[in-house]
Amino acid sequence: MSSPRPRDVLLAKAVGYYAEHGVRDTSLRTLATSIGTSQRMLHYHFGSREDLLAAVIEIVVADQIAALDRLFAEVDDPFEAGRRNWEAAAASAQTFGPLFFELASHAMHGRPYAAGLGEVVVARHVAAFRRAFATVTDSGHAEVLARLTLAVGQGVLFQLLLDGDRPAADAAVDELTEMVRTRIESANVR
Amino acid sequence: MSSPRPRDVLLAKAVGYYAEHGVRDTSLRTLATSIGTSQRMLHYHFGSREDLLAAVIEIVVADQIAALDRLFAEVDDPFEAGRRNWEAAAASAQTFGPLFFELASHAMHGRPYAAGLGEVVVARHVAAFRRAFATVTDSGHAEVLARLTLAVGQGVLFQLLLDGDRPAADAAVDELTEMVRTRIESANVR
DNA sequence: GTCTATAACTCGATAGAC
DNA sequence: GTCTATCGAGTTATAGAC
Repeated sequence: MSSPRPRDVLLAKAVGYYAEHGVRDTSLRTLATSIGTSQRMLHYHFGSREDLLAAVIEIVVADQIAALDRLFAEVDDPFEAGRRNWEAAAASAQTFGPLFFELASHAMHGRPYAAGLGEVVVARHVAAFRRAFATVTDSGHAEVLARLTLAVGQGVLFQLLLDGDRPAADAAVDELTEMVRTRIESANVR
Repeated sequence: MSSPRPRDVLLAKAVGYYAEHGVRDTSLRTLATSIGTSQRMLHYHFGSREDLLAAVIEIVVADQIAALDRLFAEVDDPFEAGRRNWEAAAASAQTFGPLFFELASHAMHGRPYAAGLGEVVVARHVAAFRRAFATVTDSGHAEVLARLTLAVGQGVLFQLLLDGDRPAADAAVDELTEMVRTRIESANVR
């Protein structure tokens, strides 16, 4: 049992607070007192506010990569992977969803510290799902299906966070899964 | 030719500036000088900063509703509607996309002034596409297909804004369209 | 590593003349 | 409607003792 470095403890707490209250409207003062430290310690451990944000994104990216690796270490079937991927996203939607889209909007505006998030959310996820789909269809088709599967997950998550209709979200994901399944089956029969 | 009210001119310019630079890191000072007015005028015409943001969202919502009404006044076919909807989204992606997701994240955090955006982006769009799909399939299925079609549009837009790969985005949208088409055809034959 | 104190600055909002 | 000037609160960041 190695005791975790204080920096990492603070970082985890900061992610939790940002997830609940948003990044924009959280000052270092508010964050510090809310997670039981001082503004001075945030500067000491992370540097500037933007450096802290970079650290937050870095750990979010690392978590996403770890989850992705874990998923495909256990699962080969792209449909099962898609199902688990969506389940995990929906389960953490309430807590992490808004932060996810908020940080993504930083990446869209070209903030350098957020570039890694854009990369893992699209390229890295697409690559992983492409490999899985390549076991059941040709590689060009696998690329498209990978993108589509992830787009549905992200789009449905987006809707879920705006209207809270979980059954409708599940139904949309299931509908896509079934359509892709029959499409691949009919292609294999052909 | 009625000369437009100065308030509306300022509002349009504000939307443009926010779209390019983001809402978060734009102060009233910066916004005012950038669009050729003074901080005083922003307060005079809109009230507080949050009131201005509410006005921005209000006009974005109005534009979305107008575009939706225009679309379904011209088109009944859900596939053609989906195609045009995606084309319009992709065309304005570079300019309006980041603002769209940024304002949506405000709605996700429960900001009251942003509630209307969440409603129009999900419920209102789903309702319009549901009606279109109801002309080619049963109403329960139409609801699911409407949500799925919109989710793909939003998810693919999300990816496009993060990696800029327009051909890949188009391919994913086309793939879904074709899958839905064959699904409905096979159901009608059955 | 942690604390208190404060510097230096920017923010939203307002005052009041014109 | 538009201007300049400014208030008071809040912000990031730093200083320096312990």
